[in-house]
Amino acid sequence: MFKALADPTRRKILDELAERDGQTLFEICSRLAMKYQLQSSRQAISQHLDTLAAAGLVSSRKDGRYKFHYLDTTPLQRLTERWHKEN
Amino acid sequence: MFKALADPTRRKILDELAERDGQTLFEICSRLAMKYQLQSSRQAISQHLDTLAAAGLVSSRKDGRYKFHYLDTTPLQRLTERWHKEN
DNA sequence: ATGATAGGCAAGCCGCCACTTGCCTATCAA
DNA sequence: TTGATAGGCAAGTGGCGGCTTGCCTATCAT
Repeated sequence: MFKALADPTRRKILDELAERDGQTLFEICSRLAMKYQLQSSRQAISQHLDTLAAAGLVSSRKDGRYKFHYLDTTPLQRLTERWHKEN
Repeated sequence: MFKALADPTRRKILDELAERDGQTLFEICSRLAMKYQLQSSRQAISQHLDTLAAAGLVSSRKDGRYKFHYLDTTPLQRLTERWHKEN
């Protein structure tokens, strides 16, 4: 999961899903292009979504020809607890 | 900072400093070798510490020929707040 | 003074990762 | 049914990151 968070484009995808959950691949692509002027290809974003899904940060639901992506922040909870100082 | 957390060896270094703060480079090397059987060279750990310092996760204090390294978890606080769901 | 200890600097190698490219399948509207 | 839309699969490429290698400086003990 740490490696999933290491890429700035993937973090922007999480930002986008945090702002508006349940977007499709094309929605994410166009909104990233709008906001951040990054012209990442559809395949690039798709692969990023695969990585985020493998990390458990994004889940998806398929409906017809659309596939909606949802943010899941529960893996981030454990992240904070790891290096807490005991003092 | 995310890239600093992406490497498993660097995360083990943070684990080590969380358990015993203020270690020198050689202490970290030997203890990592002990616990995790990873025979990373001194230079490798040194470069990892540089990365962690650049991310603001580790600070250091020099005293004589020793250089002590300290964990700083404050950058991790902001990490959690980023993708909280507002519902 | 000399060796041992603790660490730094810089160049080179290599594998992985992000991205592209090309083509394919599936669903929906006309 | 045909074209457009939404997405998937897989191979190839280039650059960056982790690590090594070699050599150097600084501090301390004897």
